[in-house]
This record gives sequence, C-alpha cells and structure tokens, in this order.
Amino acid sequence: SMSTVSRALADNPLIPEDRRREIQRIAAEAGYVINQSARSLRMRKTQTIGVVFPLGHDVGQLISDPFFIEMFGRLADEITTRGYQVLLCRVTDTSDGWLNRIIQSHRQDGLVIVGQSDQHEALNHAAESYHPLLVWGGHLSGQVYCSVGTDNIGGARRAVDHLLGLGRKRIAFLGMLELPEIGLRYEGYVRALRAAGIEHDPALVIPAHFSFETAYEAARELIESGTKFDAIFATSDIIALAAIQALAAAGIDVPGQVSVVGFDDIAIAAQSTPPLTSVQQDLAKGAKTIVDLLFKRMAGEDAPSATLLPKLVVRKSCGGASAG
Amino acid sequence: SMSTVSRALADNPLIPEDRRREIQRIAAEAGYVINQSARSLRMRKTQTIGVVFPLGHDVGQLISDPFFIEMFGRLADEITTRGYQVLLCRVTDTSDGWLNRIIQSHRQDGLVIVGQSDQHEALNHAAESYHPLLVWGGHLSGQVYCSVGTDNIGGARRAVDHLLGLGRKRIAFLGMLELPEIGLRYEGYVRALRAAGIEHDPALVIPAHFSFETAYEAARELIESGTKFDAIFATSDIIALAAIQALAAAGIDVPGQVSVVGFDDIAIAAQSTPPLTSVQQDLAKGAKTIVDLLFKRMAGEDAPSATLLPKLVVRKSCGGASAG
DNA sequence: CTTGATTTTGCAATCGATTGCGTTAGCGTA
DNA sequence: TACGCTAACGCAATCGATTGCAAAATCAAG
Repeated sequence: SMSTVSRALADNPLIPEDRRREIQRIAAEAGYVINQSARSLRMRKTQTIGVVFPLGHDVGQLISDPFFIEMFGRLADEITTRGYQVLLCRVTDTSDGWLNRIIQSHRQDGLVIVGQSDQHEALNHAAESYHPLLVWGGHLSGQVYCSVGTDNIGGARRAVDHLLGLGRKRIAFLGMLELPEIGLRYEGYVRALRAAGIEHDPALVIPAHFSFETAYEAARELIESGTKFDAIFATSDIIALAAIQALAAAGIDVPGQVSVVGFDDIAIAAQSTPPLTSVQQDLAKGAKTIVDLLFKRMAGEDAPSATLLPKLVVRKSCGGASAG
Repeated sequence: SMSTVSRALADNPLIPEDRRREIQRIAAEAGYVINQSARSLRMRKTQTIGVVFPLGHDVGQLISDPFFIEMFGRLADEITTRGYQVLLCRVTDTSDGWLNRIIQSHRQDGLVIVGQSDQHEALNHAAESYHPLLVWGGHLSGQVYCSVGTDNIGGARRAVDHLLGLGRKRIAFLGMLELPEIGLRYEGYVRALRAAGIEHDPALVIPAHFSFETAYEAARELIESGTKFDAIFATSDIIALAAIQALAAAGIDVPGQVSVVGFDDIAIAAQSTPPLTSVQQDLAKGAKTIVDLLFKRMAGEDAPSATLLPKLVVRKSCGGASAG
C-alpha cells in the first residue's frame, strides 16, 4: 500500500510504531530511496539552498578568488549542518531577469547571493516578492533585501588611519568603485583623509579588478605614471599582493618606501613576504549569520540585516613598530 | 494550449518558428520560468552533477583543506561551463548504502567522488550498476569504477629520489596509510628507498591526518620520540607546512638540518617560508579530464580511467643547489 | 468541391511521491 | 448480535512539466 509506505518512511504517527519500523527495514533492505524530484514537486520544497556568485563584473573566474572560495566553504558547512543540500549557481548571463529565472526555477528553497556585484537594483526588485534571500555585501541606503557584511566604511577607515599614523600622507586607493562594497571602502578612505586634514588626490584612486593579473597591471601603471605615493590601500588581499609584486619588480621596497594594507585577511596574507597587514573579515561568523537569518526567513519570520565588525590585523607590509 | 507552449519553449521544430518566438517572448514578459522539479520528474534528468566529498576518515572539515577546495572550484567551472548545475554533497553518514542513497535520490545525473577515502569497496559495488560515476583518486587493482588521479607511486618516487639525491638517508613518511592514495605514495617511497639500497625503518612511518593541527601533533611526536631523521616526505602540503612549523618550534632548521617535501603544490606552497618543495598535481587538467569522462559516461559510452603525470616543483624547503 | 498529404494543435497519460478524506477493521460495551 | 468509537488503511487527486498519438486545420492538386 503506497500511502502507508510513504507515511511510514516519513515517521508519521498515523502508522503504528512497529509497522513503521518494519516498513523502514524492508525499504532499507530493498535499497529503496525516495525520489527527490518527485518529492520536491509534490512538497514544493527541495531541501536545497542555492549559493549564487554574480560575476557581472569579472566573468570566468569563480575559482580564482580565495575570498569567494572560503566564503563558499563556510556557507556550505553551515547549510549542510542544517540538513540541506548546497546548489552552486554561477551566473554568467546577467541579462534582465536573471535572478527571477533562478528563483522561479524552484530548484532551491532559499538563496544566498555572495557579493552584490553591480546588481543592487535586481536584488532590490527580487526581494520585494521573494523572501528567503540573503546577500553578503555592503549595506546600502534604500536597500530592501536583507544583507550581512562587514562594516566596510569602518574597516577602511581603520586601515587608512593606521597608515596615516605611520606618517604616510599620499595613500593610493586600488579598487573598483562601481562595486557597492568597494564604494563604501572608498567612503571610509575619504573620511579618514579628511579627518587628518589631507587633501584627497583623484590621481591616487586607481581602478583595479579582483584578479591578480589585472591588479598587477593597475599597480604597474600607477608606478609608471610617476604619481608620487608612499602607501597603498588595496581593497582586497589579492590586489595588495599583486601590488607588492609590482612594487618589488620596480625595485621599490615594501614597507621601506611604500606601506601596503589589504582587505579580507585571507589565509595567504599571513604567509606572504612581507606578511600582509589586512582588514580581517570574520567569514566564519558571517556565514553563520547569513544562514541563520536565511532559515529564519524561510520559516516566514522577518530578519534584519546585520553588520560585522572588522579587525585590522597588523603585519610587516606596512612597516612601523607594531609589526607581527 | 499547454503542450504547444511546452514545445515552443523547448524550441521544438514541430511548432512553426514565428509562433515559437512569439510564445517565448510572451513567456519572458510574464516572467514565466519552467519549474525544474516538475521537469526533472518527467524527464528523469536534473541537469545537475553531484560532487561528493566522502569524509569517512576526518569528519567536519570540508572547508579546511585547500586541496579539496581548489579541486571543487575547478570541477565547478568545468561543470557549469557545460550548462549543468553543481550540487555539493557532504557525506557525514557513511553507514551501509550511503552511496546508493545518493544515487537513488535522483538528485543528479552524474556523480564525481573526490577522494576514495576508505570507501573503495562501496565505490566498486556502486559502479557495477551505476555508470555516470567518476572518482578522483588512486588507481587500485581490481577497480571497477572509473578514476582519474595522479600517478601517486611515481610522484612519491620522484620526491624521495630528490631527497636521496641531496644526500638524505633517513627520510620520514607522514600520512595515513589506510587511504588508498596515501598507500600508493607509500609504495613509491618504499621503492625509492629500496632502489637506493637503504633499509626501510618502520619507526620513520608516522600516521598523520590531513588537518593542520593533527599533522602538527604527529610531527611533534616524531621529533620528541628521539628518532633520528634528516628529511620528511609529507603526503600533503598541509602536513608538510605543519611539520615545518613543528620543526621550527623545536629549533630545527629547514632545510639546514631537515629537508621537507610536500604533495599537491597548493597555492600557499610557493608562499610559505621557506617555500615548499612539492609534488604538483595538475588539478585544472584533472578536473577537465574527470568531467570529460563523466559526460562520456552519461552519454552511454564507456570511458577508461586516466592517470596524470605529477611534476616535482623544487623550492627551498629541501635545500640543495636547485632551489627556485 | 473532394481527396489526400501535410502541418498544427491539443487531449490525456506519465513521472513518483504526498495527503485529504472516506472506508474498513478492530475492539469494547450493552 | 448490534452499535459506537477509534485506529489503520487506501483511493484518488495533486504537484507542473513532457510527449505519444489522434484530431483538426491547412494546403495543394485533381
């Protein structure tokens, strides 16, 4: 009897306990497993969380960025611990309605978007009707969706303040202002300079993508442009490491002549030469917060955005007495 | 008319071209998206590949191992490029029939198992009836399933030969022999020693798990045991890095007193101090091969196992003239 | 206008579970 | 034996697509 079996396997108390056990035993012996496609269709839930990496800006390199990779791993751990599967969605086609296409495919019960990329509007629009959606990224004004992220302004502020404290005055900024998180870090950079009474030179703001190669190019151009600078605030560790290599190639000493600070504090940061000073994002806590809030939303409750406090980890790449 | 729409969206030539386009336009405007649960059920395929990490030996640490992480990223790239989704399966419950449970859930059209763990038998059994299955790992005798992996014996042989060439004679082996791949590396280690006419001392074979902490402990115990050794062949870079730190903590110079060679050549290997000599596995090629073969098998063709040739990347951690 | 061939269209079954609701079985009591 | 009540059970609808097959529409030719 089909319905009885279904109920028995679901541990439905309508079926007497001993009968349930027997059916479960027989099913196990026969190697029977519930077909999840059918189950998903009927139940309208998939026991799956989609993790999305919008790559609107830089296509073709999911794997190359250690930050994304680590974030993914942490998210995967949090999700699987709760008995859900993880579906990785790499979005290459960000044409109109890409997010809706993912949502309406009903492949997942909830979504985590890692990084806003340039899709703030799309996210806002989707969030109006789709609730089990969480975004890792900066908190922007007029934001409808629920996000978790580091205090980018504060983190940048702390990094630049540290450089200023070392006596650095011409601090270059490397990053893509178009991305919301980077825009916020820029905000922190500007505020720190202003607070120190230093005029902000647009020639020191260099667009740099997240990949090592393009960042290296950007740093090289800055060096060759002849613009004078005595420090670099890089908006990611990869950019910082690329800049250090570009400086080394040009015979410029780090931290002797130029101090460098990165962002993220990925694992390699501590291992590089010189070890990299960086603004640490607590990804373990971030991932846990994201998944906690997502499950709250999946349960129908509302959940507010959250901000994590960054920590400046000082190492040798920016010189000064406090190295370590 | 439901059937017409379904056919139109599938670009079925039964529907005249202009009608197809119109229907597609209307569907796009209405934001209609095919429900993948229903589609999967009817079509008996999910456009999804499952990537499985059996953690029978070391539970609770998917994210911590850079090797797994990189492999996953490469696999994900290859899979998404082919228009498939990636489902991450972390297996914690390796009780009888775990693989069958995954297969019969019909959540995916094909499976990639990363690392045999201690599940050789289970894999062999599953492969008899389930064909779209590929395994990253060593090639074992009597193996039914299709696997792709580095030539572990050859790689180990090359690493140990290099140490012997540097004049090292008492070479410790760090790794878990129970795992098939490590067993093969041990085989290479033994062969290299035998070829050099050196007697193999069981006291130099130390069980070491893949996590940094446990590997550090293992190395510390080796050092404190008083057993004399002048080199370490570690079966993963993480183990090698842990060993280097343990040696440093004990005041032993690398590569002055002890040479260290790792396995995998993960990204950090080049960045550590001293930079780590390691047996490089070409994961990009490995992942591509795996997915190529998997899709062949999904198409019903047969596909043979493949072996990749490892390359010894010499850096400073083992001393000698050839450092780079 | 009819016939036959061909192109379009749509009915209805199907995939494999879950579940509301009605039916049957079982048991105790009068 | 009859009745009432509860505990088990099972029929049949449902989820939302796809597709074989038959019906309908269209068209060409006689």
